[in-house]
Amino acid sequence: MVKVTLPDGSIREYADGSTALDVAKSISEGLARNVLAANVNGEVVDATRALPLEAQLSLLTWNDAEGKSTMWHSSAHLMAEALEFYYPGIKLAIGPPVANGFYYDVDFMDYEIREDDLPKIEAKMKELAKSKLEFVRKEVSKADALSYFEEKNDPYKLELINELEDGSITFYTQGNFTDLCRGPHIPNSGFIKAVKLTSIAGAYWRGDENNKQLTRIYGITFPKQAELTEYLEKVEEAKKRDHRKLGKELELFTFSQKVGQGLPLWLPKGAALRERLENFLKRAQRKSGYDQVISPHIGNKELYVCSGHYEKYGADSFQPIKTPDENEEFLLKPMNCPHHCEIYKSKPRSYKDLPVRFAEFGTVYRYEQSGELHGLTRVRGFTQDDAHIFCTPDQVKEEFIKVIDLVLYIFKTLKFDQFKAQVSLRDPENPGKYIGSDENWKKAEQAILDAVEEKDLPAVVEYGEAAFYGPKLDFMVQDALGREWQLGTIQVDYNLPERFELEFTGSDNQKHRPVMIHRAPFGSMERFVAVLLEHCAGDFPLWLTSEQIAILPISDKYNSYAQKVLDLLNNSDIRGFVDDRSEKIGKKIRDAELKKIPFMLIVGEKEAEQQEVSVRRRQHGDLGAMSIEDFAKLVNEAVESELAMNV
RNA sequence: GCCGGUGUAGCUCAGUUGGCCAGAGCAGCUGAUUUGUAAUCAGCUGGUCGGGGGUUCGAAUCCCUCCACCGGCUCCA
Repeated sequence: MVKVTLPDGSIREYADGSTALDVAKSISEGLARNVLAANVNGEVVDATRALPLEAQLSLLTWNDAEGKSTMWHSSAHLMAEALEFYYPGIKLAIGPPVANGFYYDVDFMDYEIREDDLPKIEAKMKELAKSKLEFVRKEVSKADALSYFEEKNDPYKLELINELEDGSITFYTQGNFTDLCRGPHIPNSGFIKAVKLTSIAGAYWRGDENNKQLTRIYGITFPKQAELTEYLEKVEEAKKRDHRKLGKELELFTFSQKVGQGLPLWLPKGAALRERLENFLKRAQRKSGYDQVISPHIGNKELYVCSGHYEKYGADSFQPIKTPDENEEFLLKPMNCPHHCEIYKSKPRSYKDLPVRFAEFGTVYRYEQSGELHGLTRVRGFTQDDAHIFCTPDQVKEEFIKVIDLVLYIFKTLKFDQFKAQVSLRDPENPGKYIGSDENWKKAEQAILDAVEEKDLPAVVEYGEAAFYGPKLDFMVQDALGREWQLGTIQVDYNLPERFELEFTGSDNQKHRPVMIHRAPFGSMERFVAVLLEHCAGDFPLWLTSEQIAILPISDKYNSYAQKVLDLLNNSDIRGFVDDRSEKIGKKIRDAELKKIPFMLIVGEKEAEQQEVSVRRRQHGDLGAMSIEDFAKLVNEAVESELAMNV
C-alpha cells in the first residue's frame, strides 16, 4: 500500500503503483482535471509517476508556481516539436521555463527564421496541444542517450549528456518529439489552451560569447485563452509605465545622438526632480553623520593603477586623455572611492575620529557595451549617491544597520514595498580568491547577517557572489516589465584600504588599517529615477513632483488674481504655474491631468471675490472651495507627513 | 560587441507592384472666442523620409554601408 500524507495533514492509502493523478481523482474529478504536476517528498515530479510507499504529497495546479513552470517547460517541448516539423534537422540546445513563460535555444543551421514565422509555429503548437499528446518519461543509459543524439547529430545535447552521470538520465517523448530532460512534465499537452510566442532573439550557447550564437524563441502559454488576453493587456499596461516613454511625456530627460549614446540630458523638470531627491538624501545623511565632499570628474591614471581598477577594467573602458605637453594620462572617473581614500589620507586619523563618512553625488563614466544601454537604467555617464565609511572592523555591523535604516527610510518614503535584499558571501569552496584576513571576513559576514536579521529584511543569501574585496548587501526591485534592477548596495572592502595604505592610530598608539564600506542607497540617480518613474507611473509624491499645482483661471479676466494666488503659495514653498492661455476650463483641466499635476486650483469670479480657490485633486475631482491659507496648510501638511522620518 | 527588428514634422502615426508638389491628428504660431471641472473654432508654420553611397529616366519605397533606438545574449568596479 502507498501511504499518502496530504498538505492538510490527512493520511490516505492507495494501491501500489498509484500516481498523484490517482490521488487527485479520488478527491475530485475537477481537481484531477487541473493537476499539472506533484510535489512528492519535496521534489516536483510528474503527476503520472508511481508514488513511493510513503509520500508527502501536494498536488500542483496552475495556481502553484511549480505548476506554471511545469506547464511552461512542457510548452517548450511542444514548441520544439512544432519547430522540428517546420525545420527538420535543426539542433536544439536548451528549453527551460522562465519567470514569464519559456524559451528554447535553437541552432537553425541554414534556415532563416523571422518574427513573421512565429504565428505559424504557434498554430502548429495549438494543433499539437489539442491532440493531448502524453509526455512519456523514460530512463535511458548514458550510452543509449548518446547514441540517440549522435544519430540526430545534435552537438548541444551530446555535450549536456556527456556531463551527466550514467543512471540519472531521462528522456521525455510527446508525439514525434523526444528530448533529453529531467522533467517533470504535465500529464498531456491538452492543458495548453493558449499560446503566444513573444519574441525572437540571439543567445550564446551556455551564455558564453565565445560560443556559437543560437536563436532563442520566447513564448508563454496558458490554460485559458482569457488568461492570455489578460496577460497581453498587462504587458500593454506596463509599456505605458515605461520610464523612457514617461520621461519624454513629462519632459524629464532626453538623449541626443549628437551628445552621444548612453549620455542622458536632464531637462529642467527632471533636473528639479533630481535635485529634490538629492536634497532629500542629503538631509537624511546629515542626520546620520555624513560629511559631503567633492571630487573632480577626471583623475590621474596612477590613481586607478593604485586602486587596481585600471588593471581590471582599463582595457575595456574609455581610454585615457592626455595633457598636451607632458603626455600625462588622466581617466574619466569610473569610481569615486579612490578619491575618497585620498581625502581620508589628507590628515592623520585617530580611532576617536572613526567612523568617518564621506558622501558625494559623484558623476562617473563607464564604457558600457552599446547593446546594453537602456533608457536611464543603463547609461555611460551617471551620478552615484555614493559614500564611503571608514571604520574599525568592530564597527561594521552598526554601520550596516545605519545604512539599512537609511535605505528603508527611502523605500518607505517612496512607497517601494516590493523589494528584496541579497546578501553576497564568500564561496566556501574557494576561499583563496578573496583578499583580506579570514578573521575579518568572518566578522564582516556575520555582521551583515546579524544586521539583516535585526532589521528583518526579506533577504536571500548567495554564497560565492561576494566581490573579491568583500561581502555585500544589495537591494533589488523590479521595473514595470518585471525586469529586475539593483538599486541600493552596501559593500565591505578590505582591498582599497590596503592598496591606499589607509591607517588610523588606535588606543594602543599603534597604526591600524580601517575597513571601508561603500554604500549607495539609490544606486545611481539615473536608475533610481527610472525605477521610481515606473513604480509610480509618473505620479510622483507631492513632495517630489516638480509642479504641485496648476492654477487655472476661468477666463483671462482672472489671470491677475491667479498670479497673486501663485505668489502667495510660492511664499509657502508650494510650486506651480498659472495656465493663462485663453482656453476653456475643461481644456486646462485636461492638460493638467495629463501632466500629472496633483492639485488644480480653479479661480473665477467667485473665488476672486471670496479670496479663495476651488481645489481639484488629480484623479479625484472637485474638493470644493477653500481659503488660500487653508490650501497651503493642506499641501504643506501632506508633504510633511510624506517625509516623516519615523523608521 | 553579437543576433533579430525598427528609423517619415517636436509627439503619435499613414504612405509597399519604385512615378505627379510626402500626408493626418496632436503640439507650436496668428486671429477670433472670455469660457465653471478631461479637448472652442479658423488660418498658418514645420520634414534634404536617420547619415552616406549605389541601382534606375525616376527612390521614403530596391541594394550596400555607417549611426541611433527597440527586444534579447554577454558584461556591469
